[in-house]
Amino acid sequence: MASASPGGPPTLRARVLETSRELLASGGLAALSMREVARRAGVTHQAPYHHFPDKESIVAELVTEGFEELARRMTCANDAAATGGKPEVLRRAAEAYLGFALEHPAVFRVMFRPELCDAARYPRALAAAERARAECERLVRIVHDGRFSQALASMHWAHVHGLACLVLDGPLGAELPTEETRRAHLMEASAHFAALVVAGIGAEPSA
Amino acid sequence: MASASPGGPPTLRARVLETSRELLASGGLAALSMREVARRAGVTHQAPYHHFPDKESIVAELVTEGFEELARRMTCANDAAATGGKPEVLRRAAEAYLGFALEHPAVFRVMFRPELCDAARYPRALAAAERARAECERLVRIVHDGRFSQALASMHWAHVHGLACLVLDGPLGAELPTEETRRAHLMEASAHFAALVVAGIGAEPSA
DNA sequence: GGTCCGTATTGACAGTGTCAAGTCAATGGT
DNA sequence: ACCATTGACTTGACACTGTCAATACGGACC
Repeated sequence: MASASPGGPPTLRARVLETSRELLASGGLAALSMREVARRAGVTHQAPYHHFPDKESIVAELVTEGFEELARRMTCANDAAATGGKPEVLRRAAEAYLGFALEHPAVFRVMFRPELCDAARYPRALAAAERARAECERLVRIVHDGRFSQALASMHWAHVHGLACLVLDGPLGAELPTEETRRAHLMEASAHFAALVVAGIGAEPSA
Repeated sequence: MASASPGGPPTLRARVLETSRELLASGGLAALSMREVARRAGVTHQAPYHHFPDKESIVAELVTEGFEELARRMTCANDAAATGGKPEVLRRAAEAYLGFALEHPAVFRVMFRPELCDAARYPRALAAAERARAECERLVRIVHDGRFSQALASMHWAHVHGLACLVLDGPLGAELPTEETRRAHLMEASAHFAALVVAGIGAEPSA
């Protein structure tokens, strides 16, 4: 653990991560290069290798942070909404997932690119992803009166994930330029979904 | 149009595209390199530049083909299902979208990566994407009794798109190794969605 | 025959990720 | 007090990438 130093001068490791975040956020993954990171950190091109074995490890660290933040938001949403009704649970969950995607688009993108960073090879990232998934399953049980199936969980996850992907990289992104309009549109689509789910469950409580 | 020659010896342009498809399908975008394509095509590293101005143009061509095939499948699905009931329409649409994603995962991935290939800069790709989108809107009107809103369309598109992304690059992919299990799981999740939508609409026909 | 043009080649350049040594300061043991 | 070790960092190199520039070839047309 050579990354301590809270208060002292920032470790090179911390600076590398910070610079990587900036590059990723500004120019996407293409802009995130080992040598550019070193350049901006004011060290030679090989220095970062003493803190990360390779480029993928840097990305993996950012991805891990991303999954942890996502899991945290989803946990908070479920906790806070547990007392409200089903629509409130669904609304808060969508807000958590979509809010994260909108606020950290670059990280969100990389989080689901196994060819760039195989999250399964990084235990912390995997653990955080599992936590997020567990929250999704918790939501399913709340909304579907205790019933659960993997397909049901996939349906809910796919809903928010699909919306996020479409607005970040799909046709929706082009015509919703500002973050406000994006958020509004996503929450509207999500509200439709929630309404249909709630009404649909009420319509056939036995099936 | 230097890509004619059906029957004659395949043009270098055609061979470049074919090799690119193979590389993309086998090793992902990282494996698709201008020089490797040229190598496999048996020409020097600069020859492909006489048929494509840069690497992105090759990817754009594959992406265009992808959107055209996707639009075609969605059109077929809507056409064939127009006589059936709403569940059948939804089932066929999901089968079209998810079938394409499962059968052409590498192309599907690149289709929604504006940083790698900005489809908006390629008119044919854009046109095909617009066609696919129009089919989505047609589906909405069929399923929702003539009503339409952009948010509703986003909801439907996000459903299938999210499922595809999750099974290709998300947690679902790891535990559903074969294409059969994937297809089954996706269609099950999609059936849940369709059932909720149909029941939800029936529950509140006035809202 | 001579010219033109499209196709392909050769060679170079800047940039990348990463391996292999080398430098240098701080640390810890004797 | 000396010396060995360790860690952080630098320097230099290698193979590879995408792409620009200049060159050769080969057929079509006047």
